[in-house]
Amino acid sequence: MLRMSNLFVKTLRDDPADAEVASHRLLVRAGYIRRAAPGGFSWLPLGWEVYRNVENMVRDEMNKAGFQEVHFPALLPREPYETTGRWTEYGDNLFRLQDRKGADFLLAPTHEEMFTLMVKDIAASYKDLPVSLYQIQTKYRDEARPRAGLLRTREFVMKDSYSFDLTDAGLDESYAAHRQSYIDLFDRMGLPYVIVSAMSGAMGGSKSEEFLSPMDVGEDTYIRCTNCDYAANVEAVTTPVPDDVPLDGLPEAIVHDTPGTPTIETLVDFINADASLRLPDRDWSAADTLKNLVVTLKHPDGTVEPLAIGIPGDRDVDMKRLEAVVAPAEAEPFTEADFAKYPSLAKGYIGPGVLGEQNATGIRYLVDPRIVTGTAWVTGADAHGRHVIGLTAGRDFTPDGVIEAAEILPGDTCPACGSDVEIARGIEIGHIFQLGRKYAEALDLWVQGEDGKPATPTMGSYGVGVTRCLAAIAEATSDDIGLCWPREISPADVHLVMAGKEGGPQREAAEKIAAELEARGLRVLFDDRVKVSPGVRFKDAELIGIPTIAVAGRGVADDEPTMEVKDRRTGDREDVPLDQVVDHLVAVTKRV
RNA sequence: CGGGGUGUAGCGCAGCUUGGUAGCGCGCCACGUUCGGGACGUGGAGGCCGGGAGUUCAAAUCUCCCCACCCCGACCA
Repeated sequence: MLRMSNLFVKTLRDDPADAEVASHRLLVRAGYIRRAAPGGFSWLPLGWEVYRNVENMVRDEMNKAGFQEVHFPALLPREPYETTGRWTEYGDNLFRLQDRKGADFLLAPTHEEMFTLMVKDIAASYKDLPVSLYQIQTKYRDEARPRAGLLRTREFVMKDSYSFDLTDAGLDESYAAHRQSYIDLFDRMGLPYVIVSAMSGAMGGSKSEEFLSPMDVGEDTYIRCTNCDYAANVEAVTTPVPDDVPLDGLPEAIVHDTPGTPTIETLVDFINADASLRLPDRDWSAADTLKNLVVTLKHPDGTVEPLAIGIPGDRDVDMKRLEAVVAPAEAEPFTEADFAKYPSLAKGYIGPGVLGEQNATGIRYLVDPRIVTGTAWVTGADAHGRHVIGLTAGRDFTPDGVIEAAEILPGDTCPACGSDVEIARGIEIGHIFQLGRKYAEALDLWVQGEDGKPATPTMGSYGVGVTRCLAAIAEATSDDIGLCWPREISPADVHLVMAGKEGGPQREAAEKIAAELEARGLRVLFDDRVKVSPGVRFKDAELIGIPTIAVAGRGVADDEPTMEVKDRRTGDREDVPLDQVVDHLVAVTKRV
């Protein structure tokens, strides 16, 4: 039994000045955690209790799914990460350090290499596979900017699993098993979430999904449909392709002087102001223009390559989407020096006329999927102060291909059902993806196959942020006055408040009930303090957020003694006869 | 890494413009009163004013440098 009279906790009346988001504010105020380092937190007794409950829930669901728990050091030697290239590729986010002899070590940000090596060490035959292993381990990442309390830290606990299969079909099964176990887990946590398609990016996998818990303080932007259940990470959204427009009868493209119109805005204003250019039924808009811009792609092998992108002028290029598409290459905007190498590029007036592998610059030219055959555009005429109106795709120019790089805007068309999409924020609580054979090949993992020949396993990787989930749960369930834990995660089943003055019958009744509850297997937090006023005890109970609050107060002194039982979430309270209150509480708090 | 803000008692803050004995609320200690919604009285303890250098008779206050934290952006399995 936890007694408030000696529990190592101090609740705060005021919000800590350095906490912004609700979970951070309340976890500190209620005495669960304290900041100990930039991006690092210490856990007080209540916090550690809650942490263990979350961790055990994760463990339980993994075990249920048949995955086996192992454990690795967090402090690892450089070599395996050197072999896979991640010692350098991981960049500034990797904590690197040296031992007394000057040998390089790292604090692991994730453990693909070690799992792969463990399987290499143990598994020799196809009979040893498939297998799914996981660990719950502290991870380290030298985040540029830790923020939002436990939501983004430099030291955090992650459950990471890895599956090893010999066939792609087997990987699909392992992936599906993990996906289902995550669904079970997050349902059990009571955490709202969406599953969005994600890009596996440079990891080279074929399939990837993120579990996002929708909340305003989340850092991930995703797209969801206002009508159907489509949801996708912004990088993974596909643009519906319109039908081609017949070319017959479309007006000729006309080159027009448009002095002083280097931007889309100035261009639209200019052509709207010229009566001879007016459209018969409406004003020109930015969506009628075709904006062309050039970037430099930097490939991992050090080579660079220019790439031209054409998108409707009412949109910007979304660098995240672009980089997801061109990964593992990185994209950077064209510099003045780059422009100098291509004199035919008229900055601000670049048009399809000089772009493409068949044209003057020879720069590969990819366009937005909306730019289909028969669509006509106002676009640069490749000379300063000149644009061309009615330049028609498939007739006047032919791009080298399409690219998904334009930003997504609210109201865009859902690729699944055709309704409008909206943009939402969420926090990533889980990520599953198919890794393939990258790590197995790099670290020379193979087993003897059924046919006697060596076979390279294919891997899946599956992560859950344990400490982040705790924060997300606090975020999602708390209210203005405090935390409000789901029953299974709560540090106790019942918060028993002793009211009434010391020396009254309340002390005896509360002690008795507390002992009986404990005997019935309930976890009790008993506020037996006499030094603080009842108001403080009630406020603390609400702040600490145990889902059921029982009060031994004035009702205890009645002819037919009662205790009050209150639901923290709804605020509903009822008076229960003292001799029934234990049964009542056992019933209310029964785990479902 | 860029922009903005903030560093003063355990926590939340004032004082800084205009240099001159470091303050308030909460919390903490002691005693008494109170006891169902963050009670009250009386008396206490607690500070290298983020760090360093400078200006000055004198610096929390003015100048310069550094550090830390928060927010926005960049970055981010």
